[in-house]
Amino acid sequence: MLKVYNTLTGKKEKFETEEAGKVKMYVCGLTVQNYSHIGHIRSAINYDVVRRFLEYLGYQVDYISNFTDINEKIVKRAAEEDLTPAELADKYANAFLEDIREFNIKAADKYLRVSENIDQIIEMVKTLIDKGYAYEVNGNVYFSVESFEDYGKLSGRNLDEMQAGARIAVNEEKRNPLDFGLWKKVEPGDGWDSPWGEGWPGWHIECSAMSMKRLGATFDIHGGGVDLIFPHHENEIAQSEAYSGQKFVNYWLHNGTVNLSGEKMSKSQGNFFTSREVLKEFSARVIRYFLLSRHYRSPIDFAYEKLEEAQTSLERIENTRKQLAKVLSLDIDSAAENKEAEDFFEKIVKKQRAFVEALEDDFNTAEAIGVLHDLVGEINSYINQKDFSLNEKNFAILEETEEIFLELAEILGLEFELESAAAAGNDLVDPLVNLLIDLRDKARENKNWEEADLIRDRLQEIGIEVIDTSRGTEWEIKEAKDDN
RNA sequence: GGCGGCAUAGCCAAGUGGUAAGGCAGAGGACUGCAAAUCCUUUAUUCGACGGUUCAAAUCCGUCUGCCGCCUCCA
Repeated sequence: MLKVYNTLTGKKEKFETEEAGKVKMYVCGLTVQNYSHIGHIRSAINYDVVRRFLEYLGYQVDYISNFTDINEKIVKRAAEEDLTPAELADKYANAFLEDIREFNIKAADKYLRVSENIDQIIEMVKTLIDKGYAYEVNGNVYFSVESFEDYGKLSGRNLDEMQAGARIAVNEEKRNPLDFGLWKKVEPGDGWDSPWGEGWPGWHIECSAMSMKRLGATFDIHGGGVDLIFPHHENEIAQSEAYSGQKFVNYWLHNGTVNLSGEKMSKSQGNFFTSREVLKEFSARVIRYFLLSRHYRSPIDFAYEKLEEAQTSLERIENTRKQLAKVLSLDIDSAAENKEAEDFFEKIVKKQRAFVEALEDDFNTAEAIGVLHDLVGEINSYINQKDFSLNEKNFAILEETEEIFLELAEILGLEFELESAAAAGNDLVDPLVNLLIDLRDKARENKNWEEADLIRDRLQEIGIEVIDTSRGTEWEIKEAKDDN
């Protein structure tokens, strides 16, 4: 049974959808003003796993996200890059789409853009005014927080508390300092026509208008970073529920931040790593694995040192994947002993169950990765037995094991392609290397160690690793990224 | 100031009432002509401190200490 932690109630709750078998989820995307940083990627990877796991459980998921492509920052950045705001937004939206492809994050079913949903937003603002939840002053429209009874229910605050410690700049137009803008008046030429004059939407309204347009007045999951709980998501609830008169979202999920030396990584503070610069040092898969090695609600401290550890840890899993494939390509010996294949498979199935249970408990990827290591240990122990050999029985079981293994890894978005020696090289390289390996084997047979070692060293120099195993000599081309 | 969260081995990190997952590093071993790679085994009488509840607490309650987040743009 799937349980999810809901920020709204502060508890883990049984997950039940509005519509049987379908999950409607919306994840706050980003303002497309620059390249994404690791914090954005963590969020995207996290909800990607949520989505993959829901799909694994058999749900049909409608996964929606957004690009904020209208606001002051966009205009400012566009001027800096000598682009129009639309061009700038396009550039970074495309960069983000490239990034998520790199990280093996499934694209949303739809990315909604503010600039394409202005009509919807205006209609919503108009309705909020008509219903008495919002008011217009000098071309600006504000939402009146006092008019919405439940204001503060997500972030666990009340209006009195907040006003006491308010650090909000005084704005004479607002009836209450916590009122927030639904529509903002802007310089002629920059905005869109509206009943209140030229302007553009306030930040919060876009997510409400677009998510409800696509998913309906009430939907299942709304996700984003913890730093969006207040005011962004609080305001979304207020305006959405005021507008529709219905509950906006059933489950609010919030992921922890990525920190640098204990401090939140953020664009405004300038302490961030873009995903692009990190990708120069580590593979996307290592970064993904690292980010999933901690529970999504906890903050995670980012450091290259940690990524190195993650890389080593991930390699253990990858090695098993490779070894398993090699074992499955061995010749089957019908006379071979069975080697307790059933006991082994029972353990595998148990691990599979444990893995699913970990994710069913509020998407505990850290625990799931632990289970994956357990699984790897079982496989290694089995296939590395001294007198291991393959017969029909354990071949079938190992094939099924491989399937389970790959299926579980795929829920985490970790896919292991086999870079076998044959695939790594090309038509010319493979036979040449094989020839050298043959020569070295000859030399070894003759106990001509100098020549054997010379071949090994020279191959090493050009980036080909020679691996002697009990199954014979294997080789692979080392990735350049492993060199440092 | 208000609200919320966190503190588990050298490091990273699961675990929210039943007697401490997993990874990295370290140690031992297997394999090897040697080496590399790989694999196996192993590593916390104890969970920030002090009290309390309970047959039983890392888990619940209280106090304290330290760190962080939000309250302003933020994934």
